[in-house]
Amino acid sequence: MGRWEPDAAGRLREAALELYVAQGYEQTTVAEIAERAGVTARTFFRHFADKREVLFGGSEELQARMTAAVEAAPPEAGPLDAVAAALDAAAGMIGGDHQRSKRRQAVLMANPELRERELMKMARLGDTLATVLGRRGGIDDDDARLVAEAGIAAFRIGFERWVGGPRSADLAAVLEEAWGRLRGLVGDRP
Amino acid sequence: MGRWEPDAAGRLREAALELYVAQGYEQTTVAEIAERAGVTARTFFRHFADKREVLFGGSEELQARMTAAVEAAPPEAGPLDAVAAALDAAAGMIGGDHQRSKRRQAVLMANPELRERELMKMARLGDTLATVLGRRGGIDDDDARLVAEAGIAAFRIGFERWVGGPRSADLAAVLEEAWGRLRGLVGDRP
DNA sequence: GTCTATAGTGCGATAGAC
DNA sequence: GTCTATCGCACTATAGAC
Repeated sequence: MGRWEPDAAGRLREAALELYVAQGYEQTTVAEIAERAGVTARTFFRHFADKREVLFGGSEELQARMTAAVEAAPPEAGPLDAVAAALDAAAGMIGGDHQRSKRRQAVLMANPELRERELMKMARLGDTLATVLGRRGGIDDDDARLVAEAGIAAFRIGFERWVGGPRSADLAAVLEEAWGRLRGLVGDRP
Repeated sequence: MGRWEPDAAGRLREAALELYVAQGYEQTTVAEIAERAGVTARTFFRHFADKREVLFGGSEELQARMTAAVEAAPPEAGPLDAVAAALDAAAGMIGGDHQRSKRRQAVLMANPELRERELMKMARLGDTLATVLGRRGGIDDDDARLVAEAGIAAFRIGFERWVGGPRSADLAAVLEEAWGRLRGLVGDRP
């Protein structure tokens, strides 16, 4: 065993979510979070760039899984199917813990600063998705961005719907439905 | 003439953009901006909630114009046409000063904090658009959100394209093209 | 208009792991 | 010896309270 308890970042994440839920994001100081996790405030900032970032742990992995799903889609599949695969991959990663998603979402929605950060993550996700869509070929860069952003919109709206719904709902199904609806609503039908 | 120069907010906006362009957003302190505008830092915070907000002056008016355009669309027009009208209204408001848009965009893109705030404004715009689309009737609330978010995506991508393009380009035309492309790309065509 | 709490940074010191 | 995670302190700027 080392000199310190392992996984300081994980403990900080846990402590932060609990405190944010219990007493609100703004009312919680970094010093409190650090104390609850058994470290100092300085250590908090070694792990997280700022007070918000502690709530966005899995976002790189989410991005990696979604882009991997796009890259794994068969070459003959169109961009729309590739996006569907990415949404399915996302559901596989975050659809398992409804309870935690719900608590995190409640904190997020209560705080403009946190919503801003969330939107930033989504924007980054959209950019990355557009890049990999473009790399598959058969679509120009601006078009890839449009498709990717539409996919992210479906993700966002579907996710919010799922979080607000019953625990038993299946995120993958909700996202698939949102994506299908968006396509039906927005598409030109000659 | 009054005791103070009029339009402190306007002077603060000008001073901030100039300083942010010249020396960067992070390197500029609120005290500097205030000094250049001939007021104190305290006055800055009376006009703007924080250091970022000073760059987002016209956003309420943009929102108002876009929602007005949706509401002014003929009742028989579908949601897609209503969104097109909103994009056209937006272009009418911000498409006139390419130079300023370009400078502002450069500052925005260079700073994650500012991008976050911009995304927040866009999200608010999307929510509002969805609300008025829903109020027109004939579309359920989740569907209205999907259409509105798709419209915002077209706005964002089109605007960025316009800002990066030649001064002579017409924003209204660029936005219309982006919206048309999105509809062609994403739509289910049976 | 001043006073203060808090966020966030820079840097040197420390104590174990390898 | 080197590397890594942490502490501790001094410091600035934002933002809000009084």
